[in-house]
Amino acid sequence: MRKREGNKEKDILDAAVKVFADSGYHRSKVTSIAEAAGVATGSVYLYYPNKESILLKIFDRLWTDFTHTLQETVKRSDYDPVQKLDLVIDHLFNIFVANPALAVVFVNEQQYLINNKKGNIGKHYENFLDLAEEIIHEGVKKKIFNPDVDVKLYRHFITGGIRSVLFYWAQSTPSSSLDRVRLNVKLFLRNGLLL
Amino acid sequence: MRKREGNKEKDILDAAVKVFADSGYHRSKVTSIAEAAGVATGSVYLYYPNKESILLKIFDRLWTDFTHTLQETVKRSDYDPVQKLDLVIDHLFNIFVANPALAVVFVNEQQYLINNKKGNIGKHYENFLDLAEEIIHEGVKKKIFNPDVDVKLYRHFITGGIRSVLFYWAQSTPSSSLDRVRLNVKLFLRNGLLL
Amino acid sequence: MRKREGNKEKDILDAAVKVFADSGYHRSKVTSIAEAAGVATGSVYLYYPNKESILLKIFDRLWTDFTHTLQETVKRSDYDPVQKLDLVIDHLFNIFVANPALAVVFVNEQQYLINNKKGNIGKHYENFLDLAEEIIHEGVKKKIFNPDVDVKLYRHFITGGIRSVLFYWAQSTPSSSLDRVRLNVKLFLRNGLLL
Amino acid sequence: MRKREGNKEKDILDAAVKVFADSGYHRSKVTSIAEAAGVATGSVYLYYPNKESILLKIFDRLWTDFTHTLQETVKRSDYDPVQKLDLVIDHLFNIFVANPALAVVFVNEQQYLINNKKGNIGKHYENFLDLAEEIIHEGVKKKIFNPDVDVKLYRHFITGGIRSVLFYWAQSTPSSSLDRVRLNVKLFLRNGLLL
DNA sequence: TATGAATGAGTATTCATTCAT
DNA sequence: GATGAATGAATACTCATTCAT
Repeated sequence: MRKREGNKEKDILDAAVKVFADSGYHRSKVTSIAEAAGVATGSVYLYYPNKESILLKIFDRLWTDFTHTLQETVKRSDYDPVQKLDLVIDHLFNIFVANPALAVVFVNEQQYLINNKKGNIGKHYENFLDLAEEIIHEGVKKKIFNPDVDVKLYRHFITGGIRSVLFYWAQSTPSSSLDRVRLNVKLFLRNGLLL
Repeated sequence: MRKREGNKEKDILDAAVKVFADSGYHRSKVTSIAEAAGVATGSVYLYYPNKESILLKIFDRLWTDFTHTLQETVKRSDYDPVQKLDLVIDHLFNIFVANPALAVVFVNEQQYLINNKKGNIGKHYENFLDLAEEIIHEGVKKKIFNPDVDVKLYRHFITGGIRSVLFYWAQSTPSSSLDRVRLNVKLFLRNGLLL
Repeated sequence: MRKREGNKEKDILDAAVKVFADSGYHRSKVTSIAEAAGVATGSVYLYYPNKESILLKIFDRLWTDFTHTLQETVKRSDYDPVQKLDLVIDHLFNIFVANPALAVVFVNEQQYLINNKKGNIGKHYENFLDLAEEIIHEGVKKKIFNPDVDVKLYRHFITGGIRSVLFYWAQSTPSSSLDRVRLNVKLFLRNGLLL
Repeated sequence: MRKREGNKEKDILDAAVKVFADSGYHRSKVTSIAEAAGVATGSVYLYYPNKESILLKIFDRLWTDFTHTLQETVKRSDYDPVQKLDLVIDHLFNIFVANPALAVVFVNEQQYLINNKKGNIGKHYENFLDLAEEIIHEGVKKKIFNPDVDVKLYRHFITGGIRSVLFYWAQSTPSSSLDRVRLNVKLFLRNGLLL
């Protein structure tokens, strides 16, 4: 699709993130999104076939980006597994620092999309988790990580935990330091609660 | 007069858990719940003032139970903090083992209720987190847990992580061993990924 | 129907007058009537086949009474037509003085029943108007009343006017003197506005 | 864009008058109004926020018009009070001659709106009555009208009487001469029944 | 007779999507 | 491409009536 002047497609996407963050996907009206984007209601349908496809696009971009970064990270031979995990977490947090509303949408709507097998978000998510798994496997192989862990469970635990603290952070007013959050997550992943 | 046959209030609640788990709260129709409960549509409104109150009741019961158990656990002087965390986790998992659909509803709808400050679920959740915090504080004080952790962040991380693995387990078919999940959670909480 | 102890049939009717006066027929619930009457919901249906029949019974009694009085009045040879009209008006007002809620129901619901040809209220009303017509005819014949009047129109005008002032009186708080209302009506019927 | 074809707002209002006249406000379905107006159900809500607002709009227009005419009439110094009353009555009747269904709605639903203090119909009505009162006061002052009348009562009596004869006329089939009705009303207002 | 829990048909309103301009 | 008025399917909730006890 040729980019139009002013890039309405992106305007609509950005507006949708804000509206979804405020009201939640189900309670958001297409008309509100159009209004927030400064376009007519009908114009939304020139760029997206339906309301759901807007949400899907948001997640598609996000996961594509996450996965790309993770792929690059996995490959690196100059980092040990602990540093790799740090790098991934840094990337996730950087995205959400730049766009807190995106963090809210991510936390609130991800489950819905996966449950209902919408688009290929589930696929994206699986890819991401598989890549994350590689790092953990590497750590186990290199005797840095505990070999008793069930890697599939851990990757779920970690992403769920991150989603939860992100939400906590995104909702807190005024937004407290995300760096503090980031540091604690890294610390916990490595050491758990114990000294 | 017509005596209450069986326990319609409970029948409706149980049916709602199943219907909500299958379709999600927003896509569930009151008529479907009534049908699943084997009662007429109008009968639902004899026991619950509206659709949302059914969801609220589900969470109210759940959190009341969780909080009660946690309170009992916190008090115990014969257990160290690690054992206390184990006990709480055991209780959560036992509930969900007995009713996997409840786990699905819990994972999917909790955020919606808290975001929109529905009922006193947010309050319940805060209470629960505060109690969990006490155990962590105790652990830090007794030099069992790492004093550098931000307790508020950790309690969110942990509950988010647990929600996520529960969901993973509840969706897997046939339901794999929840004991494996439970064990790994306990392990991870203590040690993180490192050896 | 054999009268039961406590006379539930009448209790229900009296309660219905109050409830209808407060909320209007359409917004009144059968359950509210039962509650106001101190009986169970189902008991209402032992005495009346449905909600509408309660309203019909109220009007049936009222019009039967009105018509009976009017019949007696028309017959009297010791009164001239002006005195006869006074007598009828006195009777109407006496009923409503004794039960202001009845006046409100009468004013508000009469039209609905006639429009929809419910029961034989229309018939009752016609009977009443026909009898009233007789008095007017008598007055015209005796050269007391204006022969140019269209009697059918006048009887409607008069009953509509009376309904309106009754409503005005019933709604006014504290209920002002109904005697004042009564006097003015009589005065106006005879003389109109002119001196 | 899709231009507003014709005048849907007015089409809906006109259709509503017909539907309300036929079935009464409470028994009228929004879908029936839409169908009668030749628009989709949803389109009704583009022009009116809810069903009641349609009824309110009908009365608002009517009373605004009545009050405007009455204001003009009260001012005129070239008419005596009797002529002024005639003028007002003429106006009312002209409106309803042009739209008999409107007369039916007016008669049937006015009370409901006033009882329940919907919109500002009560206010409109009070304004109208106050203006009418001025004419009567003028007549009393000029010794044309009887000074013994209670003006507030009379204005209610008159409007109630008119409503009643209008209803009688609107229901009669085929609609008989409204001029006959009009003439009798004027006659009665002045002279009452007496010669 | 009396009860009141149970029933289920009926309806106002919303909002994603379309399409005439 | 752009618009926004128009569409109509979908659904929570009410309440007169029934009927098992």
